[in-house]
Amino acid sequence: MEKSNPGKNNLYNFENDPYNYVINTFCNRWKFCIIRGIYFDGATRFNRFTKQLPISEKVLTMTLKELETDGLIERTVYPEVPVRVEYTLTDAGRSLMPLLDMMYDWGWKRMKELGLEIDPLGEMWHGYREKDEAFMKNPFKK
Amino acid sequence: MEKSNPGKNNLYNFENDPYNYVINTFCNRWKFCIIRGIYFDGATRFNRFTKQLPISEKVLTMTLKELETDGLIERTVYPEVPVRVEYTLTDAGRSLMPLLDMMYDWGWKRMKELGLEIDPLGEMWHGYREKDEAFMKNPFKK
DNA sequence: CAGTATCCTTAGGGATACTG
DNA sequence: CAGTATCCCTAAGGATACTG
Repeated sequence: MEKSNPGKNNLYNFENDPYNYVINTFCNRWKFCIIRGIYFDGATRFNRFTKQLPISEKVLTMTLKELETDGLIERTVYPEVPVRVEYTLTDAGRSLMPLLDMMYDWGWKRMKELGLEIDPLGEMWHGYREKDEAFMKNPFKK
Repeated sequence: MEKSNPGKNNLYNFENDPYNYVINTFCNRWKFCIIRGIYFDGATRFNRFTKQLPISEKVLTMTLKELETDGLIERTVYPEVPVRVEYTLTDAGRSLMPLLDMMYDWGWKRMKELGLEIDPLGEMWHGYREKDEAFMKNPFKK
């Protein structure tokens, strides 16, 4: 999404509105899922994201960097061979979870109202379906 | 934001995830502010949006149409001269307010932590600052 | 007043090949 | 494994002029 570039043409200044901050730092195609994924894993590695989400490596790299810059996740390098890199949530990142859960709930109920199909893995994560631990630990094919 | 076009390359299907639904229908540069605006006004007219927000007429029209299509707002035409058109929230639209408030709160606290300047009108709307009704009714110059 | 119509820019995202 | 590098496309958003 384009960064805000509002002219200051009125008394209300959109650029300093928390809604604008939330949208810029947090509302994007992948961040919700990335943060939820780390939350449920505890720590997540690069390749797990690429398998879990239909996201390209370039976009994943960019998104993780943005989340790190904004202080929502932390990147830790373990100098093993081959190298291991883990992403974890910061306190600020964890503080998003109630909000994320509420968003999920709103979306879930709205999709139900509209008769839309809902993915079962998300339902397990959010308590709308009985958990299948094995499936949740490896929710992808390759 | 681009609509989702994920390949179904794993067991988790991003397209059917409520997060994806929420992002597609709701997370965009203007929708938060538009919905909040209508909520606090009760009913809002086209020109009030254009004065309140640094949004172009084209984008406003598009955004309002999307919100209407997704069942979050309602458009009512009063055949006066000149014509009056009012936008109000549907029940589904109103059901977003707790979520919006929570987003605002998260953003507000985070901006405070980071020492960022916060717009006072939003603070009045969300109870972080004493309300100035006159200002809230006409929060723009022209 | 409440929009259309036109033209334009740019950021977000994607595919794929390659690398320390 | 965990990314870079390169090239590409689209859609979101913007500016401005015009209209029933």
